[in-house]
Amino acid sequence: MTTTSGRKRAPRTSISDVARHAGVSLGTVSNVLNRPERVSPVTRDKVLAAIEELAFVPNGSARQLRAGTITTVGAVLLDIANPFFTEVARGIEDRLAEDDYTLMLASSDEDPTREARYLRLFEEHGVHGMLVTPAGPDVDHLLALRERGVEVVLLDRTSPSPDLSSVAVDDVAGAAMAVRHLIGLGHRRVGLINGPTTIKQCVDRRAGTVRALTEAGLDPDEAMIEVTVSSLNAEGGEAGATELLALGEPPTALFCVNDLTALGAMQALRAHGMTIGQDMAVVGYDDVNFASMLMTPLTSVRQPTRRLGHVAADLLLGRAGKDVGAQQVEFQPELVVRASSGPHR
Amino acid sequence: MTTTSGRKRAPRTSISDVARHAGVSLGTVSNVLNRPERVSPVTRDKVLAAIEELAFVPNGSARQLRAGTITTVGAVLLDIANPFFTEVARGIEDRLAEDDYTLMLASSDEDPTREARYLRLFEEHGVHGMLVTPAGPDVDHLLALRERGVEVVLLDRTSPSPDLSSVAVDDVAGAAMAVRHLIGLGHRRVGLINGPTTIKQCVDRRAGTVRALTEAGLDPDEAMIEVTVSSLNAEGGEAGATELLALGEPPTALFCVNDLTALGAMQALRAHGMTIGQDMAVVGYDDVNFASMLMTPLTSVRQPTRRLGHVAADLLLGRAGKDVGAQQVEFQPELVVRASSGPHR
DNA sequence: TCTCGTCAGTGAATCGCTTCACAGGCAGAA
DNA sequence: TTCTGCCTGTGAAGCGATTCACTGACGAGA
Repeated sequence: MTTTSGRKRAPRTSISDVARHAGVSLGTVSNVLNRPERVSPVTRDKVLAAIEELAFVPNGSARQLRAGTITTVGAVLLDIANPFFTEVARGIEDRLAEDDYTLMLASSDEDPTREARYLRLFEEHGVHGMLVTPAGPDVDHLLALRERGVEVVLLDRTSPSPDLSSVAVDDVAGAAMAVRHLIGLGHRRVGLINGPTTIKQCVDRRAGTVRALTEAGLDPDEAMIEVTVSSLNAEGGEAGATELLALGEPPTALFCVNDLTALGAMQALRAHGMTIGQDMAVVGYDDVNFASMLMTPLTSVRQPTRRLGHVAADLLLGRAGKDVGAQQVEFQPELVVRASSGPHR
Repeated sequence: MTTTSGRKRAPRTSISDVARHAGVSLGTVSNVLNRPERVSPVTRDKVLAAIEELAFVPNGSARQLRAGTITTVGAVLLDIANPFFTEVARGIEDRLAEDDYTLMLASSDEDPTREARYLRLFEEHGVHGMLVTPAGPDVDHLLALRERGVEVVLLDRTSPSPDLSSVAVDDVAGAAMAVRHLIGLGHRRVGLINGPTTIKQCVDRRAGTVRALTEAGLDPDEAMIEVTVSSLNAEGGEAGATELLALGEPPTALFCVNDLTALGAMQALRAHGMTIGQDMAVVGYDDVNFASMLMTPLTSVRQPTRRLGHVAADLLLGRAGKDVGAQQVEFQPELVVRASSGPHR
């Protein structure tokens, strides 16, 4: 415990301390930092030595205030604990790294208030742009953000506005695929464990479910038994499945809004002594990496997660400066059938 | 496409625009923002209306430059895709939210260079403090950071220095527990799928393995067959297990450095036609939420993840300003036995 | 009536950096 | 020798906020 210095107020060393230490002017230090080629080698080394010696770290706020720009991108995702989103984040980081940008992550936990908080935090920090999976149905605040000069790309959500770029997967198609599969197995009553309608993915996956049922000549009002859970994770799934099982005539198959929910649902089914795939078919969404390794391997809708993030970051970076119009990219999902979805008995 | 304004250069509205618009002085706007009670209700409303109308968002860089401080905390974790760390992040956020702080997340992917980059990024942005799970064995750079006035708490890693606070779980004890369990089942040759020795957790879990074996009168050089994988995830585990199976005399049990690795290892074992728990016992580490739901439920070492994050954030916030010395907190892990670890045949 | 304290509101100084117009020195050309 | 132009390096201006010493106005007490 030699130096407990700077506990109360850190007297951060500034560029002028370095200048004094190196015996040069303030502007020269800045030049060494930003355009080293303009400084003679001798002076440059002197300055670098001083920087080293004083352990100088430039003040990002000051730099940014003056220079205006910054190489940081913010991402506000629905749930950082969901492997789907962490995989997307990977894709984003990979692309950003190519251009030497860095990613700051935040999780809205499906709460619009939290989302707004992070959006504002990032904006105040002057990030170069943001990738957002909106927690609410509305994107007006994001359009406003763009208007204020912050580049925004919607992530895992098709843009409702032509002014906003987006990268998404066709959720209606994905859900329809899943439910068609269940119908093909003979199921006529499908339980849908869904999230709140404020989340677009939930709305779309419901729409896909309805579409598949209707196509098959079934009446969604009868064939689809929907429960809404408040959070799209294992706890939610468990609660949802329990609710469905308590029904007089429970469904014979479950379509869950995502794999985490399916995980919880399966837990509940087992707790009720049911065998998954036999007593109840279960289909998830996202095809997270452990889906194939579960007690009963989970049938799920696979999305090109990594690419999703990669392309989103690409759009964000690509539009910078250039006067390119907004673009909407949409990927197609793919159904991966495994043991959790067995035929109706 | 009405206003494509500000694509090249966003003319951000500033506090003086607001002042002009509201017909007050610059300082008054600032007062409305920071000490509203000092402003008369009439003026306050006028200013707030102007802020609303201009969609004014204060420039965080400028504010921070002047005010010096900020309510953001950065966390640099080893791997954001690991449920263990996302759960820890949750704990951190929960605690930070209590004091209205916000968390910015970054993943070093076990790469010290990336870690350094994020550390610097956060420092330049003047975060209040940082929570770090170091990717390398060294913490000198973190001590230096503290010296420069940035509060640092080590996460999931016991501090080697009395000057640095830390929150960790006793990894040696955890690993010893796991291996003792395997020995108790009759296993005499244990495969250790471990990460690089630059990561402290890996070193400790190895030490715990050695300790348990030695205690049981076994020679670690014979009883422990170690393979080192480069990344602590499913891919790594798969590679590690494949390597062990290629051995002339493979081990009869596998202790994996974490659950993700175990997941991959189990995949490899199955690919080789083995039945987990019977042909090969497997034990993981972290007890991630899906461990109990796997094809063969995974025996694992449970850590108080959420609390880890919570306490770490608490230490960070708690020390702020106050001249409290550094604290090292250490939790004890717990073994959760499931089907993946069967007796030696 | 005069003084004093209080309350609102003002605006200059300041944070640390980048940028830019400019100065000095030096070499080559005229 | 003088001029020109390049190369280094200088230091003031300014980014947008906060802060603080200060001004005016107003009411109360003397």
